[in-house]
Amino acid sequence: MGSSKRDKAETHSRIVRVAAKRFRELGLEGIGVADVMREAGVTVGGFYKHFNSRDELVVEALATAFQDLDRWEERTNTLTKLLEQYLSEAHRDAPGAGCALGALLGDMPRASRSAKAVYTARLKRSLAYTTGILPPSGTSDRRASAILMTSAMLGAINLSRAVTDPDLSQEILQQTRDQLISLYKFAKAH
Amino acid sequence: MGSSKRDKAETHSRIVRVAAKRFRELGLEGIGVADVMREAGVTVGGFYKHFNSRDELVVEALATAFQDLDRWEERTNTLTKLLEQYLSEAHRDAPGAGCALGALLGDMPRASRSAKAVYTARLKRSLAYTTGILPPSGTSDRRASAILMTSAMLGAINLSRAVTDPDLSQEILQQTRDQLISLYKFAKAH
DNA sequence: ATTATCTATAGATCTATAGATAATGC
DNA sequence: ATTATCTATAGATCTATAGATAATGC
Repeated sequence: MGSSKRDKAETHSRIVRVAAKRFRELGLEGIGVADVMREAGVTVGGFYKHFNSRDELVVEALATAFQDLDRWEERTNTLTKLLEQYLSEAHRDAPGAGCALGALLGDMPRASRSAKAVYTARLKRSLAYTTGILPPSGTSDRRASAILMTSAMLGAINLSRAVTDPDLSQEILQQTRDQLISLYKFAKAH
Repeated sequence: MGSSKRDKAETHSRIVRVAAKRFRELGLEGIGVADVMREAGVTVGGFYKHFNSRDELVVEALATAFQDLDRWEERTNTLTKLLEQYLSEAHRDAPGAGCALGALLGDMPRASRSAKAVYTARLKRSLAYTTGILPPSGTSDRRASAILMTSAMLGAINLSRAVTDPDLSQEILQQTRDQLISLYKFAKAH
């Protein structure tokens, strides 16, 4: 007990990191503040010296999880790489370290207004990123293609995590990936 | 108190109907058994004379919600109608009466094994249905197209419910719908 | 006698708060 | 003196069970 202000900042950061991982794995209601605190190496009593409410942790954890997505988008500069990595079995099996837009998609319709606002802002950035990575097309504008592609990617990663049949799970990832690649790789040819 | 066996069957059906609606609106963890019972016009104490566990209610409610989807697919026989109805603001705003594959997508990765099995079986039927409604294509097989289309539809309806920005919500529905229609309407031309 | 439903509650959560403890930092 | 963290707990859930009540159905 009795820690410095620097220690508090480090504790705070550890709490948010644990939450950013566990919320993606278990959902926004899937873990309580006591368990998050314990995993961060502290006890539950200190929680409200760090956050005014549980929802404040949710919002900070979302922002942190989206920073992982920032870094991933920075390193991923072609359409093929984007799709092969996003719609992979490795990504499917590691939601805690993966895309928070995908992992928390189904939680957002029922999330707090503040959490939805953070999600919405980050989705807009990803739509702009995806628009930029698409090749120019003669028939349909890239913004519309980015929306279709984002819907399909988020839908497919969730479906691949939802089904009990491993063959179907793999088929969903592979076919969505292959269809999107062939669709936009030859976009000019349309 | 003191009701007939027929009354019990009707009570049972009412409980499952309430759950099928509320689970789609609020998520599988979004409402407790006491509130479901109260909405069905009975009290919580009788619950375990109807179900061995809460999860048994979840499984029955899923099956009932999927019957709504059966009926909808039976009445919907063209690709354009399918997409215009599914990716509409009316469907977005009425999850309790809408597609359970969409409403519960994000809950399934963390649901019980029995619930996931019911979801998986119904998804397979919808993939077969969607495959059948697609026009023949020269370049890619219809099964693969059905997977992409289903991923995009489920992703888009969830995104449209997730965002706080009404314009973006509407844009996601409209662009996903228009892109999919133009993609498969002219599939033969590829 | 059996049973469908009721009231009441045990026991296990979970969020939030109160007050103690042991450091930091003026 | 202030504060970061601790132990302990209040109060509000939620699932599941116990036992009472008032009908049904042999």
